Amino acid sequence: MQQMRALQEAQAEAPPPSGAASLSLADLAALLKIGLDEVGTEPGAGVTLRRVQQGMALYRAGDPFGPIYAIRSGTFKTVLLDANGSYQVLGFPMAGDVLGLDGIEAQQYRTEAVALEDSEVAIIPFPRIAHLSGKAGKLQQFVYRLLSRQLTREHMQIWLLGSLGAESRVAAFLLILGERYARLGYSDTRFNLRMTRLDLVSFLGLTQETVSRALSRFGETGVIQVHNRELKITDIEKLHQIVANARHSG
Amino acid sequence: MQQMRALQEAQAEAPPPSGAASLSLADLAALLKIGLDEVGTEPGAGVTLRRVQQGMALYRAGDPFGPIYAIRSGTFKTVLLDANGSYQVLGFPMAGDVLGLDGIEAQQYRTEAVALEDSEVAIIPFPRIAHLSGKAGKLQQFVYRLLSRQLTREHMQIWLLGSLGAESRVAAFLLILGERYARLGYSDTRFNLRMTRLDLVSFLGLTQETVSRALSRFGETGVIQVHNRELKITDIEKLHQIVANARHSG
DNA sequence: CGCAAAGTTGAGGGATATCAACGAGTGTGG
DNA sequence: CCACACTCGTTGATATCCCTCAACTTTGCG
Repeated sequence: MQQMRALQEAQAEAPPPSGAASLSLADLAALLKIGLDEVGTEPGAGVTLRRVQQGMALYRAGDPFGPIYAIRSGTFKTVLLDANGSYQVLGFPMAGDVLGLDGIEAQQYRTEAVALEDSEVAIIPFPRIAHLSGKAGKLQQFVYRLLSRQLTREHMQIWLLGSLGAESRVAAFLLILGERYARLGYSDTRFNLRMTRLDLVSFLGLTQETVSRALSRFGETGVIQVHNRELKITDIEKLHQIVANARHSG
Repeated sequence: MQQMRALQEAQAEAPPPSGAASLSLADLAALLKIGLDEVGTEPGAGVTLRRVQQGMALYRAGDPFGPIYAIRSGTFKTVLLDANGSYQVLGFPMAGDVLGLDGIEAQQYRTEAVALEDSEVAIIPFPRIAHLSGKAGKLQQFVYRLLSRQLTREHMQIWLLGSLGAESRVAAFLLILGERYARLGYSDTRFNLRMTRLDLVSFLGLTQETVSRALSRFGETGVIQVHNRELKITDIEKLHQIVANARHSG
């Protein structure tokens, strides 16, 4: 057990000693384990560092989007905060991981990053990187936002699987699907489930029978009408209530 | 019910009629709901289209990474295929969504995209976009890979929450954490849980008691040794077996 | 019409959440 | 140094949810 404690202290040390408060681009590439040839030739492209005390947030949900951060030492947790105040931990990034990518799309961070121990991050001025060139730059910003958007969507899925019970999951799925149809110009209360129950079931992390029963019960209580894959939401407010009845700590 | 069927057919139509087999950049921006000023002035920057029949895969896990795809009409499912053959549906992308982003990092697609109905996608030559500019481009490729890497990681989390039982989740978490420590140069069998049980519990989608019991049982069966947050894996092979005992259809 | 596939419904049991009590670690003040 | 309170984590008993198994109904298709 004392050996463990010794190991622990070893882990707390900063990986390669470097007292300077800035990092070369090559160092950054090595930290992030990404091959980055022909970059060491750049002039004064240094990256500044920032310390974060245990328990402190590097950024919070809703903060205007600024830089992204590469963790140089320490551990964080990233948390998705529900409107109700409930939260879902999305991950525990450590040295070599990157924080803040989810903020690109909406230009504000959607999650919160809190240090689990005293940590050190490299500040990467993302806006400067992305806004660089003209024509090509526009295209690239484009793709950045697509990636960021995708990240945000998968956060929602983790939240759905991590903190909702069976009926809440089904209800949330229907609501989200409706919203997506609405964004495409269709009705958000009348649409068609294009996937088989098997696919739906895998997506929701449930069994076929449980999903079927949830839909049946929704039908009985007058929340929806289903016929095969055709679906109509008749009481969207009650659906929201069912989602709010999360499983554990709401 | 017949009204529903009528609606259904309406949805099957392509959003804005455009018989050509290519799309302008501005069209693409509109499709993806992303503001893209000053791009309509580009010369011949057209994007070609591709049709995908129902049930056909746009790409499969392991395929070498090529273009990314913007869905113009139709619906897909994206599937994460476990080594054992089990699968986890990650989402149901529709018009305006993008496919293939997870392939950037490893230069091969990690998931599979299957059309749930006859669909049409715009082919975006991602490599050409990313490799465009010289010096600055290097930096940008950098960030692309970070985003893609993050996507892949969250896919794992969705898989963990969607298809594993309680003990399997805890076991998988320990193994993954060990691998991450190993990548940083530390032991993959002796490390420290830096997060509180509360955070861990939210991350795993379980309750505190269930996680505690799982760890206790692992201790009893000689798979690990725990003392507070200090942890030692003594039988890594058995941990893998526990993960393999997934919940429903393996 | 008949078969296969998909979806529904019911009964039962197992896994996990909930409730409750206890033990261990930590910080504070006497 | 010890008592106390407080948080964190563990253990046990019970309730509940959801999975499993099985039978049935419906849909789709040749």
